[in-house]
Amino acid sequence: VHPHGCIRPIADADPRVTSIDVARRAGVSQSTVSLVLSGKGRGRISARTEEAVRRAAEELGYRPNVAARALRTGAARSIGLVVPDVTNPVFGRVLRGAQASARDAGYTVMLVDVANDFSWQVASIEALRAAAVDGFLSFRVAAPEQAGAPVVVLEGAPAGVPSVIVDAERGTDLALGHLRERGHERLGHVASAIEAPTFAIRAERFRAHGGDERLEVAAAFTFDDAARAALELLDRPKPPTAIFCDDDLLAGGVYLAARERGVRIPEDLSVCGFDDLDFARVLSPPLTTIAFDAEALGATAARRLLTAIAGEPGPDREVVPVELVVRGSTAQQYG
Amino acid sequence: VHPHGCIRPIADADPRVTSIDVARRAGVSQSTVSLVLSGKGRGRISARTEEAVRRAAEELGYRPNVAARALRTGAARSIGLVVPDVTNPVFGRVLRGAQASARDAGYTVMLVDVANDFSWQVASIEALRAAAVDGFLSFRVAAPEQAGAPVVVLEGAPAGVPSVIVDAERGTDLALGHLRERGHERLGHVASAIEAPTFAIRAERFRAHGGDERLEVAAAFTFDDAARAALELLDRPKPPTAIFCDDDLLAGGVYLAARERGVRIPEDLSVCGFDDLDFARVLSPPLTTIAFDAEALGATAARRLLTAIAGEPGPDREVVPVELVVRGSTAQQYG
DNA sequence: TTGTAGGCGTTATCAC
DNA sequence: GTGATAACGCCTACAA
Repeated sequence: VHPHGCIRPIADADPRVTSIDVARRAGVSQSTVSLVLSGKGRGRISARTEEAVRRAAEELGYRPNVAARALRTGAARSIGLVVPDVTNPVFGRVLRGAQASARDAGYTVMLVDVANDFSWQVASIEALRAAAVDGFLSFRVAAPEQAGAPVVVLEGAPAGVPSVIVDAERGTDLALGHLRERGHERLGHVASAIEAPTFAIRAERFRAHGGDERLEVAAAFTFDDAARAALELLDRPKPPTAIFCDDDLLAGGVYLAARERGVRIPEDLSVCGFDDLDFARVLSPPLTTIAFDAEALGATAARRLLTAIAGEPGPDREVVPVELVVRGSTAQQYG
Repeated sequence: VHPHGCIRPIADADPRVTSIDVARRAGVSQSTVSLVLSGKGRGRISARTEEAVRRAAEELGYRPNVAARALRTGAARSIGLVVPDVTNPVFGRVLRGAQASARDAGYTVMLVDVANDFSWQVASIEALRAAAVDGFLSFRVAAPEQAGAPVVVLEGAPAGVPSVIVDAERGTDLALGHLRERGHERLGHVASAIEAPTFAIRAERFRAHGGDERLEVAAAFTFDDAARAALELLDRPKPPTAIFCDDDLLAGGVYLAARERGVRIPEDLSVCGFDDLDFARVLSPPLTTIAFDAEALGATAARRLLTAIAGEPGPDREVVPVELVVRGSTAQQYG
């Protein structure tokens, strides 16, 4: 840090100072520089030499060349993250968490967005593989054999691959329990059209709570498609009095549909979402939803991946807890 | 592509096939392999040899080692993108656009999220520099000298650095013109607390349209802080009849504040946002806002950066057009 | 038309 | 304690 408090500018540093330059300046050999800076000289290098090397490196603004290091060590110190949709704030938070874990360990994150087109997913992993990442964080799909590198799967739990999931089972139970407590018996479900274990669990729990399969509709992760699906539900001869949605985005679609049909939330229809996206609080009425710590999901997964890259053992499966956040979109149902 | 239509699995490919392996199998020298696969053998390599090399590479599942290539060529074929906040859908879209451009050119994108803490920005660029990216896409701040690599600035226009901006001037003019047309004279402005050229322009236009400086308040990019700022405005002795917000997120805060004070939108207060985030349509009433193509912003910037990396000339400054989207949050003001 | 050789900047194994 | 030296895998003169 610069005396003035800002990051020390290294503008004057030659863009390509090598360890040889440092060695020359410190009056030692290049291998000594490597030894000192990698910390592997502990106890073998004299304090005076070490000091000289460090100062020379500092003065020259030396930065090790990652390509050379990667070539030599076979590790790029970067991990790949494949997200279904960067546009969804949840994944932004996941990325942020993963990034924090990775940075702490000196790793960088390469992000690939699949734009909800899962046929790209395998190709994307290929792209990252080509970029020589040391491991992958991947949503739902494992594609592990072809990765040829450690993988941690998020929101899915294929056998033999470590995974981190949010507790969708408990989340769904909380949501539906809440709805039933408030007297709702005709439950609807706007489900994700994307097939994934986490959504399968929600559908399963929905039925376990007495949800009628005929009141389940699937929608893509857009407001418009969710609205279309919700309209189907609202236009039934006996529409549901409460709707559980696999995501707040889908719940937003239900709001759109309700507005279109003049159905009042929560007086005529209760709505419960999942994920607690920021905008849920701004909806009118504010959306009741299931919250979890998306950054923790990313951070946990990244940490797990780093242990796998290090060849250390770790848990097969970690679970991020959920919480019910009751807001204004769920009301008591009478009669 | 596999006969069955899916991506050909390369599971059985040895994770580290080198060009030497390919050469051995094809019965040629390693340099011939390099020549063929880089396409620089055009016309110099016989068709038979070329065919043999390509088949051998295919059969072995050969993938060039990027670290070695980067070391040799001095270019990593990757660009760095520093975004203020991955959690904001706008930046997700920008990233998506940038990614698409980069991928088309065979580049990968390294993303760093600064979590709206701009003191990190320089450090982040450092991190990317360490990761040996060939160039940077950076929001607002240039930090160009220390980059030591080409930079394209988004949403800012420092001298001497190519930049891509959205047409904030026209956007603000459209928004305020619309408000004035509807009879509003007491205009409020919930401005971004983050200092940036794009926001300076909006403030300048606000005043040019007769906006009163005393009806300007600044807020961080969160619903809560925007709500706090909006309350300040609503609690004035003579509150504004219409509020222009530097972002839809801030507009969301105005909705919260209005709800808290029992102020009806648009009857008592008109609100206009900026950015056309997805959730703007779901608000009640749907938010009038300024829209632009965020993916185009990212794609344009990435393309410009790639030309800069290639050492080719390009425009100093490109502008992404904006559009007014009138929805239900702005109404006629009588009297 | 193809092969040989040198080196990109590191790390790591040895000698000294 | 420190310094030669040999890879890592690829690209590219230049030689054949």
